[in-house]
Amino acid sequence: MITKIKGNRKQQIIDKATSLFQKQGYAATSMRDLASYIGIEAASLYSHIKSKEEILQTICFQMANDFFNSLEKVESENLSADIRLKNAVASHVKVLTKDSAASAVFFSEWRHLSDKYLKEFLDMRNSYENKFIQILIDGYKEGVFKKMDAKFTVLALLSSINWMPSWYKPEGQLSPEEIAENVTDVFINGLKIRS
Amino acid sequence: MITKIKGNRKQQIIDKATSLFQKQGYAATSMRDLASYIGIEAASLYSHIKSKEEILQTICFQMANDFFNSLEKVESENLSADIRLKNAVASHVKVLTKDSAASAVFFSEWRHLSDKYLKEFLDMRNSYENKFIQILIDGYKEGVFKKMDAKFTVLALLSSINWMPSWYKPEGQLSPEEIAENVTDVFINGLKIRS
DNA sequence: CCTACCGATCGGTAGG
DNA sequence: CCTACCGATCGGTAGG
Repeated sequence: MITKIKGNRKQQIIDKATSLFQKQGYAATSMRDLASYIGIEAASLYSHIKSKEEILQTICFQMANDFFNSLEKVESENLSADIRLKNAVASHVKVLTKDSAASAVFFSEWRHLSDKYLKEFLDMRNSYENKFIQILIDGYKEGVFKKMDAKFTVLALLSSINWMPSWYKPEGQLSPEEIAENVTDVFINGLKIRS
Repeated sequence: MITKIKGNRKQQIIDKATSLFQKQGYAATSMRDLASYIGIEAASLYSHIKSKEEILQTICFQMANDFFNSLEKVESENLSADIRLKNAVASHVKVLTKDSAASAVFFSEWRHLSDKYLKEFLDMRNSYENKFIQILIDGYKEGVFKKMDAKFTVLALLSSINWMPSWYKPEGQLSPEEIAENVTDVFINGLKIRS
């Protein structure tokens, strides 16, 4: 039996790079670092990838697409705003926890993308945030959410979730579903006991 | 009149470094970069600082101390938990917005500290988070907050605030006080209309 | 604060 | 996938 190792090498490079970029940051990770972890020479990496930045691009846009697609599915269901917010948070957390190392890189290393990709990336992020903002505005119109600064609230909401990759461990006590539930509960209901 | 430029040079180096570390990251900022922005040669920097890392240490521990002292003042006032939470958030936002570039460096570049300082830094951060956790636990005991995962909630709360330096501009519409009020309101009262 | 310079390391290429 | 190597750049020091 011939094992398909060849096609996996590129993915192996990307996976190891993801882990190193998360731990040390993109700029502080050298191609020699990466190569030695994989067990080949640095020069050999370039048979599989074009450049160091290409690896970062792959990680960032893969994650961006996952987030986007996941959110679009939620939107297509056309439910009431509070349920949609709940589902959107759940979908966000699910994508995030599926590969928390890639998520961490996605959230903190994107600024090392070169101009063209940086612009594309920021456009996608902006558009993603706007979808959340729309849910909050809809909720206000539907009379289920208070009047608020929707953009501010969305940034606070996403930030509180996005920090997770820095402490989330799959073997921890909280499942992705519980995390989503906790976050949604705090943001929708607040901490105060309702009287 | 003789202007005291000599004593200001070190601060000027730290300020410029703060700005560059925020924009490009610590690892991607070279001492030559920094020197040329200041208008001297790279070698001349070392008349004022011992090493590149010393600059990072100065920024990180300066901010850590500011956060710490500010929170201790809030705690010494011995108020009820919900008011203390409100004040703690306000104090945190105030420190954060006073120098948002330094805050951004503090939050995302600390991992480049060498072992000894890294440990010290993480100990301080842990102890800071624990003070917030204690406020939530007190709030539960006092019957003003719901039963919740206090650690999780604090991490979500601090994360949502700490992301701010990436978008906060002093000339923006929201004052530090309004930001603190918005954050506290969401976390304490939630988005849902109380019925 | 500068000139001159150090050894180490960087991302990447040529050619096999 | 390797050897051999490129030019560029890194943090930092010596000596003035």
